[in-house]
Amino acid sequence: MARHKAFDEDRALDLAVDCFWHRGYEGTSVRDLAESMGIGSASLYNAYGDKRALFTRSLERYANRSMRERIARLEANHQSKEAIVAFIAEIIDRSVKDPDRKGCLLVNSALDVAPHDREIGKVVGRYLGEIRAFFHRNLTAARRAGRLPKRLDLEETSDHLLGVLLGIRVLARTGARRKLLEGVAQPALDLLETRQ
Amino acid sequence: MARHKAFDEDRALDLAVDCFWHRGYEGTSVRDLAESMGIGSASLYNAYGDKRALFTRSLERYANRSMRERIARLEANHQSKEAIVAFIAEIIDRSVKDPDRKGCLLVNSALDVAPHDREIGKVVGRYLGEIRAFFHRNLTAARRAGRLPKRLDLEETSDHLLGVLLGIRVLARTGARRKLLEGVAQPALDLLETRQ
DNA sequence: ACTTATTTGGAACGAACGCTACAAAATAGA
DNA sequence: TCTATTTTGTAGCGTTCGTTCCAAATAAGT
Repeated sequence: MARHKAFDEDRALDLAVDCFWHRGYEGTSVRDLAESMGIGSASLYNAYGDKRALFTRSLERYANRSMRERIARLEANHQSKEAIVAFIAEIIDRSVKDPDRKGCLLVNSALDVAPHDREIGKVVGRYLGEIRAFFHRNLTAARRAGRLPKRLDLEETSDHLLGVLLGIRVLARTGARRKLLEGVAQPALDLLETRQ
Repeated sequence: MARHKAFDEDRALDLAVDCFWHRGYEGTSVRDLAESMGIGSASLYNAYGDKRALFTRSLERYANRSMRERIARLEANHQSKEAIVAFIAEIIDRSVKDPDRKGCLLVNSALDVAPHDREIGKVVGRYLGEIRAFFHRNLTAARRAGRLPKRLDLEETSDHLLGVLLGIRVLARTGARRKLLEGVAQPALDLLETRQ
C-alpha cells in the first residue's frame, strides 16, 4: 500500500551514535548526520522526528549496545567482585586504545546537554544510576559470598566506584596515559580486597 | 591621543566567564557574550580578538580566580593533609549550593571543546595537572610530617584524588545530591588516615 | 491500471551564526 | 583648534543552522 524504506533504521541509528559521540550534540549538524547516515534530511525527519529526538534515540541505542551489553556480558562471565574489576579494566583498556578519545557518550552528554535539557538530564541520570546499580548489585553478592572486607560500606563504595569511573572517562577524553587512569582506579579496587 | 575604553576589560572578562560557564563554548554566541558583557561586538573583537581567543582568556581568568585562588588560600590556611580534605569539601559544598549546577568550567571544557581543539586541550590538561600537583605537593608534605599511612603510594594517590574530583564535578553537573558526592569522596579521604 | 500511502531527493525557508565595514564620537598632543 | 588615533554603535556581510515543502518515485490493495 506504500513505498518501503530504502535504509536500515537501526544501522543508520548506529551511524548517528558515532556522529554524536565524535562531535557532541551541539557540534553535530543535521547535515552531518544525514550524510553520515547515508540518507536525505527528509528521510531523517520522517524516520526519527527532529534532531533532539534522534539524539535521545541515539543515547538509548548507545546505552543498550555499549553499557548494558557490557554489564550483561561481565555478569554472565565473571563472579561478582571480578565483574567489577573487569568493568573498570575494560573501560581503561578501551579508553586508551580509542585513537579518537571519544570517551563515553553518556558522560559527555552528562556535561554537555543534560544541564540545558531537563528531560535528557533525567535520562542520562538514570543511565548513570544503572551503572551504580551494577556496582551495588555485585558488591552485595560479593558480601554475601564473604569476599569483601567486613567494614566496607556498600552504599558508599558504590558511589565511589561510580565517581572513579566518571573521572576516568573525563581524563581519557583529554588524552591521559594508561598509567594515570590505572592510578585513578587502583585505590578503588584495593577497597575490595581484605589485605591492602 | 586617542579615545579611552568605556568598560573595564577585566570586569567584562568575568562576565564572559559566566557566559561560557553557563552555556558552554558552542552554546554561547558572540551576541550572547556582547550583551552579557554590556558592550558591542565591535568592542569585543577590538579588545579580545575573536570568540576562541576570548574563550582561552576566559579559561585563564577562571583558572586564576577560581582554581589557583582556592589552592593558594587553602595552602595558606591549612596544613598539608587538611588542605586536601578542605579542597574536596569545598568543591562538594559549592557544587550542591550552586542553583545552576554549572560544575567546573575546566572540567566542562575538558569534555566539550578540548577534544576538538588540540591547543585548548593542552591548556586544559595543564590546568588539571596543576590540581594533581596540588594533591601531590601536599601528600609529600604530609608524608614528611609522618602523617600518612606508611605504604601509601603518593603518585597513585594523586592520580586517584584527581579522578575522584573530576567524578564529583561530573555528578554535580547532573544534579546529584550531597550524599552521593560525599560517598564518592569518602573512601579517597579515608586513604589519608592510618586507621580506617 | 488505478488508487492510496509512504519514502525520497533537492530546493529553499527564516533565523542565527561568527565576523567585518564604516562612520560618528571621544581623547590627547601639536 | 586642528590632527591623529582609538573606541563605539550599527548595519550587514556570507555562511550555516534546524526544519519544511513538494513533486517524483515506489510500493501494495482494489
